[in-house]
Amino acid sequence: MLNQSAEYALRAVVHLATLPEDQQESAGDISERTKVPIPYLQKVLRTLTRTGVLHAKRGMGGGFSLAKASDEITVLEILAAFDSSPQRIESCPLGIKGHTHLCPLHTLIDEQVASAERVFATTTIGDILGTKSDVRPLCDGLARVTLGLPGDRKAD
Amino acid sequence: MLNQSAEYALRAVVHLATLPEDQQESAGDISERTKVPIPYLQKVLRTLTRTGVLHAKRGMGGGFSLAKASDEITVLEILAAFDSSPQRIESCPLGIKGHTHLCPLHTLIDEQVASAERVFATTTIGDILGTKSDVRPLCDGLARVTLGLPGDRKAD
DNA sequence: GCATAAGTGGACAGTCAACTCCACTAATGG
DNA sequence: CCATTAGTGGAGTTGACTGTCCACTTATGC
Repeated sequence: MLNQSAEYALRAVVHLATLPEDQQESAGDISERTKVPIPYLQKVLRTLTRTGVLHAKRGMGGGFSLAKASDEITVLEILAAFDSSPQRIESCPLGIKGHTHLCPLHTLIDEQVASAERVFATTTIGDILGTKSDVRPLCDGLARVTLGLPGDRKAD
Repeated sequence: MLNQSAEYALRAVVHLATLPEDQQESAGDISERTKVPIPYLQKVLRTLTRTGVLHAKRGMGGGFSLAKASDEITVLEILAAFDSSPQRIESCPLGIKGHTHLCPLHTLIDEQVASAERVFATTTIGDILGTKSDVRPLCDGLARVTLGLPGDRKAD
């Protein structure tokens, strides 16, 4: 569904959105929280900065922060930055000319793609943070501190 | 959404399903109809044969045909043969232990995947052929035979 | 202003999917 | 039974994605 870069980017953005204000966080710290290899995360963060999703601050005390409000960042926008947005089937993949719409096979597939695209386009990072759930966004173990769940069972 | 192998496989199966009875068709002929490079299509057809979707017949007059009725072949079944079925997110991708269900971010993504999976699991090749549409399945140019287009232009 | 912290840019290596080739085997038919 | 048609199996090639490294630039603080 989505490539690694996009997955990592979503994690980073969701994580940054949980920080107070426009607090900076370094790539190294984000890497720990999101469990993403540092060198690769840096590259992902650079792309997010270039696309205007994040703001980067150099030097001591620097790091990354959201470039805009979390409810102004859509999931699709992040996927698109890594060529990972659901790929609509615009025209007949066989290259048959003169077809203005798709055959039943490709229509079926495109409908699923379109459905996902629609959801990702209308869901913002803010929406994700606002979702009611026992589990904090990003599957983050941080929030469980006070819960003190006994005997955490491995999921795998 | 789906890889090339799966796309090619769907084309081939849908095409074979339009043939009368259990008529054989050679890889070369299928290749022309589906606009798939012959060597690669051969490999795809071999996989479909191994998975029991197609039946292969060697020698002169041989070729491929469906191994079962078209409404007994699901789209998902074909995708799965090429590791292209929608990939559900079973457990927290960050490997955080003790989470029995996903966080909002991964739940959102998994819901889209699950939705597509459900549709593909319940749609058969027969359903696709039965769909009312002006356009023949497979974006098929076959209907153009009588048009007698001179010098078929290459699509690319 | 020099040391240090931290982002930037680009080159480089590994892996896997997409795609090709070729030698081999099986079935038909004259 | 031999030539031809057609599927089989496996090795080889390419390119994109994943992930790493390093030299360079910017900003802070003493």
